[in-house]
Amino acid sequence: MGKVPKISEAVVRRLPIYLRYLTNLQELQVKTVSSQQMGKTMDINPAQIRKDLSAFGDFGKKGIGYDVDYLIEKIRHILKLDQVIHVALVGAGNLGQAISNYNVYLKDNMKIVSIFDADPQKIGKDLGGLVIEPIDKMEDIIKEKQIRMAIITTPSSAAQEVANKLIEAGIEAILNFAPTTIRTEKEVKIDHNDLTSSLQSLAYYLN
Amino acid sequence: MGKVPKISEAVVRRLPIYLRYLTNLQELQVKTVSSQQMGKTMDINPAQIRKDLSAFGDFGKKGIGYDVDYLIEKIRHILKLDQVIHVALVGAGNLGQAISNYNVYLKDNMKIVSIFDADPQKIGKDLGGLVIEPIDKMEDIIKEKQIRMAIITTPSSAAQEVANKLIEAGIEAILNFAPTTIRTEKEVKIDHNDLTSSLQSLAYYLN
DNA sequence: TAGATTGTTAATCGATTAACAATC
DNA sequence: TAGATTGTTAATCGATTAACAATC
Repeated sequence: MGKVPKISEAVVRRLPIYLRYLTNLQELQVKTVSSQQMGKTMDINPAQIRKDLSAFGDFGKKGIGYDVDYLIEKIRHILKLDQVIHVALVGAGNLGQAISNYNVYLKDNMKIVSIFDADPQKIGKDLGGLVIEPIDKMEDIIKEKQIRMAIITTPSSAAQEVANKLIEAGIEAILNFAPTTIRTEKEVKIDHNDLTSSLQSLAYYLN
Repeated sequence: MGKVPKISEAVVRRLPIYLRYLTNLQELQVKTVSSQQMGKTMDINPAQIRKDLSAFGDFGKKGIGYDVDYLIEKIRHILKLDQVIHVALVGAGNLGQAISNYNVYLKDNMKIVSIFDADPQKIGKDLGGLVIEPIDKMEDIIKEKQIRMAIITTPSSAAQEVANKLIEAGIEAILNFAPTTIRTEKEVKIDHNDLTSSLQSLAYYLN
């Protein structure tokens, strides 16, 4: 059914995994794949894959499986990767510098188009082909370049204020690497990705 | 009850968030905190916080709340952060270099003690005070330095093989940044942290 | 056709939240 | 004591999985 019911975050987190795997298959000239095969490689229950996908439409063929090219196209559309998405990077420290190099991997029309930092020493310097801009100019540049997503790699102390400014400027989604919880009243999606927390959680499983 | 029932991953992911917040309070000389206050700052339901903590023991005082110092000590113990944990970093590319600088933040006795790379050009070079070692020496060094956790920042193509070697050498938990699913038959905890997937998931929430 | 595989329902499993007795 | 807050039970909500009719 072409209906779109409420989609859980868990489903949305799996879609990029499916997409990546399907793209691998595409490169190998594979034309068709079953949920069984997909599940085996990705370590995901085949029933779950079918259920996830069926929430967006009837993409498969009974007795056959899924057409790789077609499914890629559909998932890309669902994830809005069939449109150009401009991304801002805030914080040109070690992690920010590393991430600025990810532009190469962010095909799919997603692209870091601006980098901001508060440090006067860094402003004006080049990073991955982009000039580091001051935070003051953030709002103007975001509007001018129609930037819709942002990655925060500032220190914790600056993260909330930077987020406030980003949201004020109209940013719709934020990926936060600073080890602090960012809150907002607005309808903005915020994803926290904190290395220290990840490592600490992992430590629980030692022994 | 001092009993430890089965703990879900969701709980384990929240513990470092609690720990970080409590450490902030400690620095502010705050002695006591209620689940209500905690929940407000961290955007987590107070009942959930109480339930999470009560799975490990009776840490609070009715009518009072939680003693900050005591709760920090308890959570650190639960997460095994009260013991020294040696970490290996595999892949000295952009991301690996950025992460090697995180040693500063990884107080709590967690420490990157070795860095490995396959590129002969990089081997022998210094990174954050550590000499980059060849993958060949990985197994020996892991055993020698009693390394128990690893961070993979290699290209996707190398990730599974690196993981196999790490597991072979006795690594107990892996944080994988390579954009590929790592699988194993062994009892090893693997956490996937893929920037591209995170950004793609976020794109779903645009508009 | 016979075999394979989807889409979907129903069952199960697990996680979150509300509510409140216990008690500091 | 009166007010506050925990620990925990029960209710709710949501996500995963098994099973199978439909059908390619």
